[in-house]
Amino acid sequence: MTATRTARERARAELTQEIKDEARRQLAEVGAHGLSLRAVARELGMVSSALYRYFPSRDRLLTDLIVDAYNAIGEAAEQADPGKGAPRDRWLAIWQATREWARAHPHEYALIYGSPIPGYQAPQDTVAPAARVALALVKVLTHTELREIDGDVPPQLRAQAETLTKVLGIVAGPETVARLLMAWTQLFGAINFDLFGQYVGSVDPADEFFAHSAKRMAEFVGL
Amino acid sequence: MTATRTARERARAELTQEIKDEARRQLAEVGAHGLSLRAVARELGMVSSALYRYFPSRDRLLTDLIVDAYNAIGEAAEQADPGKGAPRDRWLAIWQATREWARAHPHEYALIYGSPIPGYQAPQDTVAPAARVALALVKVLTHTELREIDGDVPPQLRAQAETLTKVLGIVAGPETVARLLMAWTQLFGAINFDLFGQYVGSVDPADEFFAHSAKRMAEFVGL
DNA sequence: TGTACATCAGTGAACGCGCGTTCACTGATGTAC
DNA sequence: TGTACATCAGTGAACGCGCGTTCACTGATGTAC
Repeated sequence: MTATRTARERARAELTQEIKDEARRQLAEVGAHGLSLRAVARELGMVSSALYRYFPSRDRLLTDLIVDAYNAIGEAAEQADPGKGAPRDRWLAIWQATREWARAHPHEYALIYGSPIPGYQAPQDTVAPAARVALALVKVLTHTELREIDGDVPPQLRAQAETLTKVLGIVAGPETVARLLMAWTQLFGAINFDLFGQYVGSVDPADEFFAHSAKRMAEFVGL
Repeated sequence: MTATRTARERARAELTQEIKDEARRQLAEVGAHGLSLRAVARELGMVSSALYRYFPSRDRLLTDLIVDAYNAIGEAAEQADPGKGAPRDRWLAIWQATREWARAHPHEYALIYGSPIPGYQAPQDTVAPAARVALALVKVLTHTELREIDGDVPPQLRAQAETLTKVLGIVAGPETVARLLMAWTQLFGAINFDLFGQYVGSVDPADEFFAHSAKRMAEFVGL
């Protein structure tokens, strides 16, 4: 934090990073449940108990990896958005970058968008990072002329949509908000199916299908 | 199989079933990775090695559970379809039944639509059962007047769509087939997000949002 | 600038645990004559 | 229908393994005077 960081502080920060990196590497081989502190320590040439100077428990290490993963995919999405130009192109760029990150980091992706780990309870820290990709998509819609879409929206959903409108600060009717949620669902649904092998035998490889979906969902939300 | 089943055969079939039932019960508590043959045996009052008379390995038991789960959710989808009446109602009924099964059996659902288990390779046996829900949806479209939808479809996707058209035996252009795949993706994407907690803070509870999505996707595919 | 004390990183042994799988065995059930 | 033999279910001990976490400790780094 301050300019005068002691050697100890630097070493500590570095090792914390190295532990997380090694844990990520192992995640890719054995998955979240198989992640073992002892194996991480072994690989770093330390004794397993030494890790407890850096993480109070295995769960805490996992939580950190989860937060990092949300931030990484969120950042990938945000950085793919040029911030100006044709909204549809920006939208497409975000979709592509999100999928590419997922394909490049399948196990970290599975950690955050796969099935929850039984017995593991996600703490509050994950909520904000988890929203970044969705917010990147929303950002494309703000200050943009949206096609107005009518449609019957049942009361509960209408209320939820209106709350979201306020939170997100966008100018859009409930039907549009509902469609936006559908687009968000479609984005991660498609990445899930692609990564987890459900498209094998139908749209495999799914590159064009994915890009096509991005386009159609852009139209669908009125972009 | 035959009418003259020996007591041994009956006992064997029953115990096989009991083992799977107990395994399913434990799945709900500890997840797929935590599923332990020893714990299953313990609960059934057997010694762990006895299970090897019924399943050659833990993986084989898991595979059986996976196939069972695909069949169960597929059957739920199929049985929800009255087979006649307004296609949109049939479509909606299938969506609802699929979601309901998932909510009633979250861990079995996670087993098949969550992240793949590292180190576990799904054998061929799972392919046909895995298609049942999708086929139930397709069935609604056959012998039904579909709104024709035009749209640019890139070559790879077009080819994949045409192959699917033949396999499924439906009368529909590539754009419609692509949209059908999107609808299928949307269905499971929404169930995933609902079950795995991603809708918390936006559309929670997701009942109306889900029904709304089903409707919109019916229109979307031209139904 | 030099020294005394406090802080912290990393060690190594230990606790207590559970796991999948194999194997030689006993005793009950089924089959062939 | 009765007996001899073959098949199969279930036992209990063992193999070899890895895990998370705790704890008293040594020795190095940092801080206050």
